[in-house]
Amino acid sequence: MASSYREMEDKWQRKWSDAALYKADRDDKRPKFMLIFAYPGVTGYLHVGHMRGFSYVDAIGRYKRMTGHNVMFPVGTHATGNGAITLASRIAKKEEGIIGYMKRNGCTDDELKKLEDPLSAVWFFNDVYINHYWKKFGFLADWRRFTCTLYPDYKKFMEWQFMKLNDAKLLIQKPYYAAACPQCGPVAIDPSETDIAKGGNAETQEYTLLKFKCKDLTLVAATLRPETVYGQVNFWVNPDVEYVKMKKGGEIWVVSPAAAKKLAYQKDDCEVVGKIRGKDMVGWMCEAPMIHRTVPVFPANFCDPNVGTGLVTSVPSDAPDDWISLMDVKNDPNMISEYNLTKEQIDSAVPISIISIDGYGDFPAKDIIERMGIKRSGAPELLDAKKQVYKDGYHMGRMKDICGKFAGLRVEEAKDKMRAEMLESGEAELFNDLTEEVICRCGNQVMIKRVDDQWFINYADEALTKRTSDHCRNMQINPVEYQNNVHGVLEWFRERACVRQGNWLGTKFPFDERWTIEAISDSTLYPLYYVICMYANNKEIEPEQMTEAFFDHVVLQKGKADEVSKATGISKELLEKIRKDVQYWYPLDLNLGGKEHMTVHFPTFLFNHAAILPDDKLPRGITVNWYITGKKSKISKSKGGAQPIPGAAEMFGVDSLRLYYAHVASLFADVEWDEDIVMSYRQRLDKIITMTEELNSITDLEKSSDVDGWLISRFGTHMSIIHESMKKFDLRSLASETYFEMFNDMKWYLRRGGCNSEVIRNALKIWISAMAPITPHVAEELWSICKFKGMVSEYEYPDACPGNAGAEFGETLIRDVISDISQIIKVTKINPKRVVVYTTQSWKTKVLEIALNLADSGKLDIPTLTKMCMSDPSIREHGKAVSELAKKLAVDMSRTSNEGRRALLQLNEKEHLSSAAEFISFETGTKVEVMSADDQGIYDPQGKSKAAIPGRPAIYLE
RNA sequence: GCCGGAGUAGCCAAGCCUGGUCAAAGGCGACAGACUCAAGAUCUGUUCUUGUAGGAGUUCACCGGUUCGAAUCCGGUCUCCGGCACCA
Repeated sequence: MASSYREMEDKWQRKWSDAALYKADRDDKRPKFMLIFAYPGVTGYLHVGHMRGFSYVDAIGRYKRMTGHNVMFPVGTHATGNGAITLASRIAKKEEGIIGYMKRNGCTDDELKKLEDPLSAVWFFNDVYINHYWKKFGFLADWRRFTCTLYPDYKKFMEWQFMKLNDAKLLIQKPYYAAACPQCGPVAIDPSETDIAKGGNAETQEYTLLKFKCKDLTLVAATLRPETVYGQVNFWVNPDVEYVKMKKGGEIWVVSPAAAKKLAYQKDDCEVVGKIRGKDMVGWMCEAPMIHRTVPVFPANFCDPNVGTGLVTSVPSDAPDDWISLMDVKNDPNMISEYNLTKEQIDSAVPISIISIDGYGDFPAKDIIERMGIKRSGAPELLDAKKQVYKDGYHMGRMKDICGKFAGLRVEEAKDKMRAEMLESGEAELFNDLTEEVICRCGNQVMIKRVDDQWFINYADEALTKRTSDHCRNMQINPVEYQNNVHGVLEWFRERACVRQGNWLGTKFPFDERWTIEAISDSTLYPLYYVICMYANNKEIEPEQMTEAFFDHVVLQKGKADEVSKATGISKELLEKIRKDVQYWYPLDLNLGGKEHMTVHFPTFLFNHAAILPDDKLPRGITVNWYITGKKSKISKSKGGAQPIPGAAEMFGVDSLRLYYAHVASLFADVEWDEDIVMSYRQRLDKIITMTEELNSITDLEKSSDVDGWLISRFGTHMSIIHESMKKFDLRSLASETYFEMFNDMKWYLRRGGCNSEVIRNALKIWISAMAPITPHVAEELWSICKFKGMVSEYEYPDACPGNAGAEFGETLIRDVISDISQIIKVTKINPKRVVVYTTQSWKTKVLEIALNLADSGKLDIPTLTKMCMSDPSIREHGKAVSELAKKLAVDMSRTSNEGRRALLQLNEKEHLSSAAEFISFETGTKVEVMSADDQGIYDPQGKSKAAIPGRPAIYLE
C-alpha cells in the first residue's frame, strides 16, 4: 500500500481526475441526481468545522453515483457584501490580528500584498477553497461548473432573476430607514467597522415621538415605551440645554438641536426657526397624548440632548429614571424658588400604576430601584435597572384596568396597538435613531436617513407563501423537526429589503443602477445557474449574450430558438443543448446547509424557486447540518484559534476526518472538536487496513465452515440497513454498519475459524465498496490491494440482500452459550473441570412449532396451545411439563417478535453446538461437551437437562 | 414573552416518529487479561446495583396519566441552548 495517507490521497485524487469521474454531463439513459452545499461566503480561511457539511455532500454524491445515478455536484462561492472589502482593508492597514491569522493559515508575504485589493482577495480564496480544501478532500465536484457571485456571467443570471421577480409582481418599493453619512452616503454598520471609525455595534432603534401641546408649541418626547402613556404624570426638560424650535408642517416642534438635525434626514419640511432654553420651559403645563391630561414640565438632568429628542415624558411607575427624578423634585425644597414651579404642580404629579408584572408591585420602577439599592439620579446602575424593568414589562406585563380599552392586553400587544392609535390620530410619529454614536471614516456623524424608494421582495405575498409551503410537504427535508417547522418560518417571512447602497460588492440592481443586490437575495436561485455557468466558464457564451431572452428560453422554455439565437448570437445547437441540460438536471435534489440557514437562506431559496419556476423544477430536498464547535463556543474563523483545514488533513488524513464527520454524531447535533476523537477514527481506519491485508492474504484455502453462511447473511443485512438509511441520506448509519458492524463481523468470522477465500473475497468486495462514499481514498487503496477490477468509485454499490435468519441465529446461539457459561463461572466462582451443554428435548421443539403456527393464524393463547399439544400423544406423555412450557411460550410469544424462534425450527441445535464445541471450549477456557436431553444415559447429575428449551440449552458445570 | 430544539449510564452519542426482542447500539475513557524487550500499538473480557447457576433489583431530567407493557405515547414541572430579521 501507499506509505502514507497523504500519498494515498494524492494518488487516488489524480486517478479520479484522470478518469474524469467528477464530470457531470447529461445522459438521458441514466437518472440524474443533483446536489449542492450552500456555498460559503468568501471572508477568509475556513476551518475544520466547515468541512463537515461539505464532506457529507460529497459522500452522498458518491453513494448516488455508485447506485446508478448520474451525479452533479457543483461548488461555488458567495462573495457578495463587504466581507472581502473589510478583509482587504484590514490587510492593507497591516492590522496585527489579521496578519497573524493569515500567516497562521499559510499565507505568504507575497500573497498578502495582493490581498489588499478586495477582488484579488476573493479570487485568492476561491483558489484556496477549491484547491486546498475541496480537491484535497477528494470531492468529486464538477470543477468546470464552479461559479462565484462576482463573476460577470453570474451577475447576468442575477439580473434575470430580478426581472422575473418583477414580472411576478414581487418587487415592491416603500420607505426604509438606513444608516448614512451626510457626506459619504450609505454606510455599513458592523463590528468590523469597514466603513466607519466608531460605533460598529450600534443598532437602529425605533422611537415613538409623543407630541405634547403647549400653547402654540409642540413639545416632542421620544420614547421606546409608547404603551406607558397612561402612566404619564409630568414632562422632563433639561434646564441646562438650549433647545430649538423647528417648523414641521403646520406645527412648531421643540426638540434638541441634535434631534432637529436627525429629524431633517427622516422627515419632510423641517426647518429650525428659533431657540428656547430648557430652563424657560420648566413650569409650563402641556397636554399629554392619548390621555389628554395636562401635566407640568419639570427639570431633570438625565435628559440627554443626543438621545432621542432630548425631551422625555415621565412615567415614574415604570421608568426608574423618572421615579428617582420625580422624588428629587418632590424632596427638593429649592425647586419652587429656583424654578417657576408651584406646590400644586409638584403635588399633582403622583405615580399611576398601569402595568402588572409578576414579581413586581404596583410600581415596578420603585421596586427595581429599591432592589438594586439605587440612591440618586444619574447613578450608572440606573441603566441596568431600566433594561431589566423594560424587559420584564415587555415579556410578562399586562395592562391594568386604568388603561381604557387596552386593559388586560399583554404589553407586547398593547405597545403596537397604542402606538398605531396615536400615529393614526396624529399625536405621535416615528423616529429612528442609533443606539450609540457612529462616526464615519470621514469624521461626520452617521445618522439614520429615510430612503423613500427602497426595494423589497414581497415574501409576505399570500399566494407565493401558500405555493411554497404546499410544495414543502412533498420535499425530503431533514431533520424532520425542520420539515415541520419550515411552514411557520415561511409564514413569518415578510417583505425583505433586497438591495442596498454604499460600499458593497455584488450585482447592480437591474432597475436602478444606484443599488446593489444584497447578499441573501442574490443567493436563492443560484443552484440552477450551476447547470448553465459551465458554458460561460469555457467561453462558449459571453456574459453580454446572456440576455433575458436567453434565460427565458433555456430555463422557462420561452421563445423560439431561431429568434433567441439571432438576438443573442448563440448558436441554435448550443441553445438547445443548454435548454436540455436545464430540463435534465433541474430540479435540485438536495441542498445541504448549516443550521444558520434555517431562517434565512432556505426559506428564500424555496420562495424564489416557487416564484419563478414551474412545479416540476422546484427543489426536492433540504438537509440541515449542525456545527463542529470549539470549547464552549462556535469555532470562529475570525478568531483564528480554529484548526486550519490543511493542517488537520495532514495530521489525521482526509478519510479519517471524513469518517469522523459522518459518524461522530447525527448531523443534527453540535459536536465539540476534539483531536483525540478524530485520532480514534484514524486508528479505526488503520485497523481496517491491517485486517483487509490479512484477509487478502488468505487465498489458498477452499475449506468451508459453519460461519460462511453467517457472514454472507450478515453482510446482506448490513447492506439492507444502509440502503434503507440512505433514503434519508443518513450517512451515520452507513458509517456505523460499515466501519463498526462489518468490521466486528469480520473479526468474528476469523475468530470462529472462517477461512473460505471465495467467501472472504466476496465479503471484501462488499465491504470495501460500502466504504467508498465516506473514505474513498482508503477504499480505493484496499480495492487495489485486493486486485479487484477498476476503481471502486466506479463500481456499483452492493445491493441490499435479505439476511438468512437461520444462519444468523446459529451464531447468536453460540455466543449466548459462551456468555452464559462465562457468567455462571463468574457468579459461582467455580473453576470448572467439566462443562456440559444439554440441548432441548425434541418434544419441546414440537410445542414451539405448534405455537408458531397458532401465532401465524392469530390464535395463540394458553388454553388453545395446551389443548393442541395434549392431542399429540408424543407430547402429552410429558404431562405437567407440557402445560408449563405452553404457558411460558404463549406469554413470551405475545410479547416479542417470533422471527428468531422460527429460525430455531430449521436448526439442529445438538449438531450445531457440537461442531462448535471446540470453539466454545477455547473461548471459555474449559472442556465443553454437548449432549441432547433426548439421549439416554447421558451424564446429568443434577437433572439440569430438563431445563433446556429450544434456543436455550441447559448448562451444567462442576 | 413568542417560535424551535435539547436533557439517556464516567464522558460523547444512538434509540423516541412506527410502545414489547432495551440494562438500553457504537465510540471514548477506565479496569483486568493476552501478545510483546516494551508500548500511547493490537487482541480478548468487564464496566448501574446485587447475586456461589445463566438470575433478581433500580434506571433513560422530574411528577403524573394511558397501556397487559413506556426511554419511546399524553398532560404538567424544572433546567439548558438557538432564532426573533435584513445579518451571512
